[in-house]
Amino acid sequence: MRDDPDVPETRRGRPTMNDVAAAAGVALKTVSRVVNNEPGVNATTAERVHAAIERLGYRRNDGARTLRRGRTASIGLVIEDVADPFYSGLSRAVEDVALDEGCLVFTGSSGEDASRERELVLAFCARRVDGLIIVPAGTDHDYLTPEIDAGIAAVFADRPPGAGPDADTVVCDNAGGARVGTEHLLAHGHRRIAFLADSPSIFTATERLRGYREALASAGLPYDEELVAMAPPGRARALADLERLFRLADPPTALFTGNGRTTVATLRALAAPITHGPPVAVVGFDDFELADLLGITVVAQDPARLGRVAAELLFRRLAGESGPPQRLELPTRLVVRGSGELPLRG
Amino acid sequence: MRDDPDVPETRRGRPTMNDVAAAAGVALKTVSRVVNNEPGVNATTAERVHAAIERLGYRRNDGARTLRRGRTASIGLVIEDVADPFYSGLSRAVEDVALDEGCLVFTGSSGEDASRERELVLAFCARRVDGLIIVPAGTDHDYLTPEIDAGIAAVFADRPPGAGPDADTVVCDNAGGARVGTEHLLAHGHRRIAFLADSPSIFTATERLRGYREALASAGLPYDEELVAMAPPGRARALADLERLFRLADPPTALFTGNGRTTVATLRALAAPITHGPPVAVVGFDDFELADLLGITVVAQDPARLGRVAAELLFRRLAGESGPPQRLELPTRLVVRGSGELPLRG
DNA sequence: GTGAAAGCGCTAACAC
DNA sequence: GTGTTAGCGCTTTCAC
Repeated sequence: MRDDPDVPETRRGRPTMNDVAAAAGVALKTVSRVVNNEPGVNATTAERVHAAIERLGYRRNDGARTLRRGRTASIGLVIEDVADPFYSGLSRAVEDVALDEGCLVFTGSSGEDASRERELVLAFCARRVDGLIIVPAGTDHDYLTPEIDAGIAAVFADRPPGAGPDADTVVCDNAGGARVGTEHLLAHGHRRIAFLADSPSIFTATERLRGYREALASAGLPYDEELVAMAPPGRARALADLERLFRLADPPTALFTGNGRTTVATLRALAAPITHGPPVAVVGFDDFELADLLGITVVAQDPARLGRVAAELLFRRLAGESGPPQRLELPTRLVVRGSGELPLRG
Repeated sequence: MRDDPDVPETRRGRPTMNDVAAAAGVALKTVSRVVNNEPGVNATTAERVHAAIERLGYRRNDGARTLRRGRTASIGLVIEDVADPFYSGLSRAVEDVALDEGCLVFTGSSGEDASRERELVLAFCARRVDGLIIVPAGTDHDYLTPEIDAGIAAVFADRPPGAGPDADTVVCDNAGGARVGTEHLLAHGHRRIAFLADSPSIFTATERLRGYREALASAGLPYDEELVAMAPPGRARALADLERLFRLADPPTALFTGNGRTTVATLRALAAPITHGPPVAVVGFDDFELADLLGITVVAQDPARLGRVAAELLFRRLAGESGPPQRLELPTRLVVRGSGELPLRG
């Protein structure tokens, strides 16, 4: 009963350009010109508009602007987990590039769940993000085809897309890095090198396995499946793997761990009393905080660079760069810190 | 044949509800009902609409929807740096709560820069986010008052806001945690305990200093400014501080480090040859990855819980919960791992 | 220089 | 059940 739908003094919500126009005694379009710094407005008129803006606490509604203009000046970033230092480093780089481009970033963690990845990506598309940077969790990206056809740019980072559209991709030299890491252990005399990594369903894990196998093959060594353990990282799993490996008739004298999480889980497991035995050499793929203090030799990649390169590629596409999908591969770097140089005991 | 009414081939952009309506031979509103699962649509009509949606690759434009409905179903999160594990843990928790609420998250890193914080927050407000979670970098939040008055909910996390609006705030028990950590060192016989932390301009650093001082006072010990060093964390700075401290006439036998970054920087500095001397006990505020392997005793807080509590508070406000601004304080927990139990050498 | 009118794609409030 | 008519707050013509 006390509903007064059209009382400007008791406005619900925020002032609009119309309100500012009324307050300044000018037309809507003039306010628009002032707000967007368009030329061709009398200085004193502009001043009056600015005063009204200040007085009413007006702030442009970018949602409405976006609806009219077509571009939202926002991108979507889907990673596996922001809480993982690898992806949070990547995120920060993407954010920084985006901010430079005047673009905001929706971030979402898929948790390595393909349906959650899809849900997030489609939600971002419904918001009409201009572009997407995706660390794919799933292997089927057909769902993206209509979105890409509709003009949403997409760049895949860290892993290539599965079945579906062929889009720009930035990965690191997974196989090459793993080969270098394995060769480093071989060079220190090791012949029984275990390979511990994430599930084979994950692209990077499989690529790194390939590098490991290449190194063995180059050295004329056989590939022994007993020395390989691939599953999602975790303490319990690392313990079980090490127990099994160390009980082998011909146990490993060195470990190559296939990503940051696996390396950390393995180091924890190695510290457990149950796995105590002769020391083993360790080289891990991915650098991690405090690896230096712990003296862990790693094959490092640069997550920030990965994010930056992916974002730059995306914005080049948004700026109109055409051409076939690119596939970039970033280098890795062996960082020697001690754990990988433990020689084979004669 | 060039003009297939169902699939307009030269349309710029994406199909709209209007296109779907035309293709299905129904009115716009019917499409809207189907898309939004509103009741009261004949099953066969709905089927025809679904078919048209499928055929055209239609996806609702949430930007337009939002403009009409008033709520954007998105929130803005401004933290110091996503690449910092503390904030990335917080981010993930916020994301998870938001996703449960059907809400997307804009994330931005302020880099401890007040103007960037302001810029991000205002950009989020221009997108008309429903709410904000802010780890304040600046000390003046007056700029937020019009936004909050306009109905944007805001929750401050990790640190309270500076001058400006009085909003919900979730912090941890900084002073209490620091007191417990310092008392732990005192209990092991230490009387000369250095305090290394971030700049005094940062709320948490100052609060933790307060707890440190309380512990000293309770033990009847004097507060010695020579033992206190507060500045942004970094390796060079940690080295310089330690060198100075160890050269004091009465050097510290224990260190209390005031946050994760400082602890890590200090541990690195302690490992440098230049600081080699008698071992010191160390207790750090904030847990960090691999602190367990390094045997570092810490006063742990739970960044994920901080994020979750802040997000839950925000969504309760968005759901209409009224009442005065709340100020929540989360507990900390002493985690004993060895470095803090090094006894004072007699 | 300035302004009126027509949408952007959708939902809300009513017709029928 | 279904359709029609107004807008949401802005930008884009194009007229003055």
